[in-house]
Amino acid sequence: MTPFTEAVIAIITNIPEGKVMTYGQIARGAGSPRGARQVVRILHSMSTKYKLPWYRVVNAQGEIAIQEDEGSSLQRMYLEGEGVEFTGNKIDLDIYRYHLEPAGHYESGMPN
DNA sequence: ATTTTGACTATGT
DNA sequence: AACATAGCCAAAA
Repeated sequence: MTPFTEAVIAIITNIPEGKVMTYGQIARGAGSPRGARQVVRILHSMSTKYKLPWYRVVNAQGEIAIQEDEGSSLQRMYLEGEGVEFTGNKIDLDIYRYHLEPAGHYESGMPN
C-alpha cells in the first residue's frame, strides 16, 4: 500500500455528508497533483473493501463520472438523499465542494 | 518492453 | 455552455 493510496483513502473517508470532492482535488490533497486517474483506480478497487463514500466523488465539472450501467443513478440518489441538489445533471461545486483543511487556517481577521 | 485503457483535467475554440 | 485535444500515469493486456 503506497502512501498515496493511504492518503486517498483517508481523504475520501473524511468527506462529510452532503459534500463532494473531485478526483483531481483528492489527488492533489494526497500529494499527486496529476493523479486523478489513480484516484479512480483506487476507488474502483478499494471502495467496497474500505467502505468508502465513493458516491461523494465527482468530476471537476460537478458531474457524476460513471455511466448508468455502472450505477450513476444510484450515486445521484445517495447524494440527493444527503441534501445535494442537482441543476440539470450537475452539482454546484461552489456550494457542495468539501475543502480540505489547508495547512494554516486559524482566524486571520479575528477581532480582539 | 510496448501499447492500450480509463469513474480525469486544464486549456483552447 | 459545449466540444475537441493534449497531457496524465499506473495497471492490464
